[in-house]
Amino acid sequence: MVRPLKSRQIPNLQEAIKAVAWKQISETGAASLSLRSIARELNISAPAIYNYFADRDALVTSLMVDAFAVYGQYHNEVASGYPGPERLVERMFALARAFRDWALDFPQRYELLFGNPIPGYRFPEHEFHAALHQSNCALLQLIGELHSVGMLQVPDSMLAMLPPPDRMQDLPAGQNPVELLTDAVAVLIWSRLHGLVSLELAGMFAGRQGSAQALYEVELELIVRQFVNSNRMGGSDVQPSIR
Amino acid sequence: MVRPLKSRQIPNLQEAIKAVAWKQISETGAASLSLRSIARELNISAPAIYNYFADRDALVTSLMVDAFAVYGQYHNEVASGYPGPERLVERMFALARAFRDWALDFPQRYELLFGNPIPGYRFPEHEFHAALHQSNCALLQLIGELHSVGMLQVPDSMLAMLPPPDRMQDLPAGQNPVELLTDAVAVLIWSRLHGLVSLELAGMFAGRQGSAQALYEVELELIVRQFVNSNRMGGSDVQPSIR
DNA sequence: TGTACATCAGTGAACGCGCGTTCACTGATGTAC
DNA sequence: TGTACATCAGTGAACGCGCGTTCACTGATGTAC
Repeated sequence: MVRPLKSRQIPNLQEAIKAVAWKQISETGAASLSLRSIARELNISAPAIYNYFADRDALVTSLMVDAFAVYGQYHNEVASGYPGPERLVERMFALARAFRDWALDFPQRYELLFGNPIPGYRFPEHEFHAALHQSNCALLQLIGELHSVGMLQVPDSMLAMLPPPDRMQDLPAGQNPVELLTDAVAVLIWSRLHGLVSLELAGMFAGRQGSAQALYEVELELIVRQFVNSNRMGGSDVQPSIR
Repeated sequence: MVRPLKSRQIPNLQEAIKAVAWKQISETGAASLSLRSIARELNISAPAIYNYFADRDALVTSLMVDAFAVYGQYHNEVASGYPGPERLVERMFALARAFRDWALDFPQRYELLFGNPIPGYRFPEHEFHAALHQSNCALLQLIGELHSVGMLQVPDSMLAMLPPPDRMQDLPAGQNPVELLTDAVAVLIWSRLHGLVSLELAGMFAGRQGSAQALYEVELELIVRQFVNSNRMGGSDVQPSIR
């Protein structure tokens, strides 16, 4: 059911605006995104954009919501290549490598989602939770599965994050202790991946060529060693293959 | 030996410019730093700044060089509170907590040094190595000392980062295998701290109140467990005190 | 000691730029009678 | 079928803003004779 176009309406202008916005973000970074430069590239006037987005921030928000969705879907697709409980460690490696690959392929997008590159812009609060969950969904799922097959090794020190037994009802609504712990493990792993990747993107490993990837592989191996108890699965002992 | 002031010269204007620049960075972020707003706040004209800095980028570079020095010195001072080989684990905890404290106290400075908040600006290549080394000096020193007392546990997988024995001469000039490995451990630890801190600064833990600090403490404990072999020191078993 | 000159940190005006946003408009298309 | 009107996506001009940077200048101070 396609609605007929109005008078001089340009077909799919809303999508064209977003496409050009992404192009410019990729080329020169999210900081230099501007309505006027988008309009220039589209050969339309800048005010025309206001027919589709309330203001610049609304455009940015729309881009970010899309990006979170694409990002999450990409991770889900990667994860779906390693189904079942006997390939969980493989899936972990694949997800983590996909994480770095995506960041290196789309550094400006990565910055847009997880950095704060646009001065004066803030992603709206009420979109935030959903977006964040979407972006971490595959990893959360994986950790959850590891736990349910008994392969998740929760560090002792993490138990201190739980309320004392007599105050267990203080947990946020709808959360149980297991979720809180699997969540925490997922976030910790995420922060390790993000730490290496964001330093790499910031150019902090410039000079030592090649060491970024090698370090990343080391970290992956350490993560698995620290959080995964592979005995339960009959010692499948998946080797971390360095690509 | 103080040089006499020239005609209408304002005393210490160079330092005053930097001080106001830092004030504005703290208040509104490095992205909104501008020569004109600095001049406004100092009640001077904008071109006066050009007597002290060649252009805006030169000012930013000068600020960053100072900040790296202050940052490094702060870490060295923290480290110096835990001298000697019998307090290395304590020192590790203190340094790591100081790392997070500094970032939370001066988020905009942290972003300036380790993020990339100023569109179109790049820290000059030839300053970079020295600055980076300064900022990681205390941690590198600590890891080196851990190694020399036999407490450093280098993960097996990290040995793959070394050239094969018959090509050991391929190492960068002035580096030996031990340095390469202690360096790698230091960078890995740094990236873990940075990962948690930068996600926290980006607001990714908003909502789950208090969990940022708790997670950080968990991570510290895991880092020590993974890289420090405390047997050698007679099992001093320093407890990670949550402050 | 007095005069002519040099120095140079800070000034004020200006250049040219790009930005987000507003506003009255126009003109092709659709609709009602 | 023809005419009058409504719709509304896109236009062009304008507003007001802040920015980095340049340039000729000014005027208090220091210096040489």
